[in-house]
Amino acid sequence: MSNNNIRVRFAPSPTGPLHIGGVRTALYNYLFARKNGGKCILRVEDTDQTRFVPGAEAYIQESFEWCGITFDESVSKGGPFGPYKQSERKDIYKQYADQLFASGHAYLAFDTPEELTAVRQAFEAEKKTFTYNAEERKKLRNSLTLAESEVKELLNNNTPFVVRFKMPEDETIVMNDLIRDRVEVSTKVLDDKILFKSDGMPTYHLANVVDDHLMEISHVIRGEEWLPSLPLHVMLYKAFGWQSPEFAHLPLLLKPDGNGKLSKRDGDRLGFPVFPQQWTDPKTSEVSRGYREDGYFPDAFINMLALLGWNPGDDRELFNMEELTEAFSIERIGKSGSKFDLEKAKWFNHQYLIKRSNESLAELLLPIAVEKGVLVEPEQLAEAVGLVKERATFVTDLWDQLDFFFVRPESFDAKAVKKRWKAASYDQMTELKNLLADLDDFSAEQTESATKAWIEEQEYGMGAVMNAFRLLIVGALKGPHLFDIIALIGQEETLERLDNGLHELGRKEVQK
RNA sequence: GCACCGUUCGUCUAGCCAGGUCAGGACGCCAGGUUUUCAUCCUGGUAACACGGGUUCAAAUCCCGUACGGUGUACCA
Repeated sequence: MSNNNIRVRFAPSPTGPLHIGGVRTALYNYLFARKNGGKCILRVEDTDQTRFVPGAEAYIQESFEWCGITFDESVSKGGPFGPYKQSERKDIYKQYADQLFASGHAYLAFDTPEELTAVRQAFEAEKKTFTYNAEERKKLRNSLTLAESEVKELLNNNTPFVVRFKMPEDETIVMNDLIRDRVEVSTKVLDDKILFKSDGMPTYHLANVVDDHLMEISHVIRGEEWLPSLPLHVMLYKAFGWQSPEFAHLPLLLKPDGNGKLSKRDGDRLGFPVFPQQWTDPKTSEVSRGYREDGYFPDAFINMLALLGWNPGDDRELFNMEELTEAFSIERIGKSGSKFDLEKAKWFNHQYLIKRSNESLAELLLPIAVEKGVLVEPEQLAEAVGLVKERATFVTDLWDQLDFFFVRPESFDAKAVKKRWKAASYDQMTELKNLLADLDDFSAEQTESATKAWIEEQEYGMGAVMNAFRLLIVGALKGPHLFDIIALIGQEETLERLDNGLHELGRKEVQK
């Protein structure tokens, strides 16, 4: 399906690292655009000069690259509707603020922040809440209350001012949300929001409406925290005489324990990442962990995130980006917030780890082996990976599952020794060593049949022999099929480990 | 405070719009089975319609109210 009229955007503010809620919003935008053959735009909303954080923009871009979310138009990529950074569009907003003032939909306000704070405090003292609305604007210093000559003079003196939206006094605004359907609100409870700040920059409200219109955005898919300002945005479209886009307000991602919006602190507190990748605060040098550094695969991360608030309507749970694109629809996004579940996230990663080829996993594992100072052949490593990958969640646990393939046991698990190293073990293992030494074919099939035949012939206990054998080879009672292990480490190494172990554990005295 | 949004197993959720299912699946947890060990795997189990009214032969589903939670209420986004 192709629809060139579908255009969506993700519009982060570069005030810090993008958290997973933002990534999910971007993902839904991306999936919706791809599904419908539309375009997905990345726009940087940096109209708040006081909250600029160095590195945040680069972080956002890098995170999306890691996740596999791409944009058709962006700051780095450019596009026919640029610039894509709001600080570079400053002059555009001024022009539209003027237009609104000229048409009577907005007015100039000269109240200083200090004056407003004072008014707010006065209201608070009387247990009332101040809102700059139709009633209160009559008592404040703005172009509606001041004489035209006064306004002119203030402007000539370069007195700072803001542009406020003149909210109609009593009107019912009817809005439609793709997720929540019809939403209604009265302008009585709304206030005259600032559209243009005294520093010459627009606020989010003006900038986002102007840009969405100019960039021909057809669907605004954003977080639920924007729902309360939807009436203002709808009124702005109306004031400009523009057709408003469709809106979809996504439910929030919640803390795993208790309630509330997921925040940076929760990750530190509960021990899971809130960010796609690691972030170092440039001011405090505080480091926040990321999914990438924690060992998650980007496709597992995306899969997990996609299912947090959306479902395909059937029992499928494993989706790559193509499959997600195919299955995605706004109709199947839920209405209520979802809590992040660490266990489920791990399960997803486990699924993706199993799916990955032994060779590619070995490649990821190689640096860890090097770090541990262990020399391994990539082919051998891949083979070992194949034997143990079902038991791992992350590439790093993979090493713990197979280190014994490459490192001869230096110690023997005390509990296991106590339980499995019996009086007869020393002699049995010596016999087994001689038996294995004589074999020409050291394949798993051969060693297994020879060993089992010998056990049967000698009438030894299968459990007793195999556990003692495993103890000497692995150093503990763990790991995959023992004959697969010795086939991989080879005859020479097997015999040496047996020798070593026999020497280490020695003959156990018969207990009295 | 006010406004708006929401509420199905511990968690993610299906079912709700077009009332009739033992309220389904997944993660987790528990038990059993397989196995030379650990893990995997297989089988089974545990566990939910926030509450109260109403409409109806019949309500998780429609209506009203209550409670609880969330978001917003900045010259932040």
